[in-house]
Amino acid sequence: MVKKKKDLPAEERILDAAKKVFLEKGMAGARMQDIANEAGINKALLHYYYRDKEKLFELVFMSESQKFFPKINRIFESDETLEKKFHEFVEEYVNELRLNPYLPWFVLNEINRDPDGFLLKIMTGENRPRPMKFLQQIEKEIKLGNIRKVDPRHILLNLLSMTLFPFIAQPMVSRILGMGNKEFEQLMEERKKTVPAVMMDSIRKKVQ
Amino acid sequence: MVKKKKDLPAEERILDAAKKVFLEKGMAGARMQDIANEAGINKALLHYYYRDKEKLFELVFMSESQKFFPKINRIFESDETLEKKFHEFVEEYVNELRLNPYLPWFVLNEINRDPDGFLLKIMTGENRPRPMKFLQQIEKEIKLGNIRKVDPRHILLNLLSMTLFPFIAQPMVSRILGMGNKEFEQLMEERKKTVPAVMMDSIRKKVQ
DNA sequence: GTCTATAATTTGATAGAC
DNA sequence: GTCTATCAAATTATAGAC
Repeated sequence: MVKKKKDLPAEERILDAAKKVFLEKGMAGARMQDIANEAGINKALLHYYYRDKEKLFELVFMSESQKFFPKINRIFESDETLEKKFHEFVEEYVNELRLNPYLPWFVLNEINRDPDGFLLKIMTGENRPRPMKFLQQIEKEIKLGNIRKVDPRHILLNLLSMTLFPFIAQPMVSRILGMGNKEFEQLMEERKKTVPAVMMDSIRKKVQ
Repeated sequence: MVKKKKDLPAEERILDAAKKVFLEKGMAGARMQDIANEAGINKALLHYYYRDKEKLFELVFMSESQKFFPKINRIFESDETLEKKFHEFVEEYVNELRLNPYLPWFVLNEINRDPDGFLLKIMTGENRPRPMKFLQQIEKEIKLGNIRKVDPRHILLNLLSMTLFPFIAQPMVSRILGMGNKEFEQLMEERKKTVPAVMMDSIRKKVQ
């Protein structure tokens, strides 16, 4: 018999609820009452376990940003070819973000709110994004004459942009293109192929 | 003698201040006191001129989203070639967002907060995004055999992504790549060339 | 540990003098 | 029109019973 959500201890239920509410509404928009309702307990217990809103938020933010960033490093610091890395990157992020579509919005949102607070913590931790090896790999391929001469930073930006932006802009995109949830998911599934293809076309040497 | 900010009537100073504060912090994070301070007056005047926070916010949001969206339509509904449209799009948005870097974050943020409120208003107004002509133009070029066969929606997504995302993610991007403001602006300037180039490479027929 | 009730704080909004 | 002082409402946080 698998445990139901209701059977989890309150401490965990609260954390799960906090994740959900903070991810959707951000620090400023979230209400302690919403979290209590979502967890099926009352506000007092929130403070009993996690002292105050700030502490609870910090816990959620740190845990979620760790989900968001280390993925980048594992892929970018491997010894695979660029093409393989493009595919892995899009594949993994689309899969993660299908389950957790608010994640990039949440992370960017709070970094924007307080660039020198959490961002600094993340950037000094073990799990900070380390794109250097990836950028150097591109430069090496250029020197070897295997790919076109382009600023590696634009390559990185393009990959991040095309993968993450659609999720950040989902409500707008869906409305503009007149899509439902199913269609949006289908479109994101397709991006596992189209994005790496665009990336490769942008670095592959042109036929003379 | 050019008018200084301080010389503007209070009503306008308030609106300017509200734009600044709402754009940076969003509806939930903004404080009426912040706006009053920014405008150099007291809270009571805010209510005297604009009744309440909601009304003031709606005014700012409508005015800012009109800056954000109509640009798309003017470019996408013209009779230019796809290549010209790519260039114009990136050129105009990079120029606008250099002056107003919080704009896309602000718009997407509030649409995310309340997808059926403001979003609905925008989507039914004269200035709603109308990508249809652009999508049809792509389909026509495909039929004519001028470009590769690709889903037009991915083309549109790629263009929006690569142009807007770097601004949304600026604090993170700058930190990751170790850039200051000047370097970031320089990089965005370069995107006026690199992004259209990537777009063209992604649709141009491959040489056999 | 968990609850109800309540205090404390923050923030939006108004009253009234000038 | 603009200000100070104040109120009202929303929200976070705590006290104390069980």
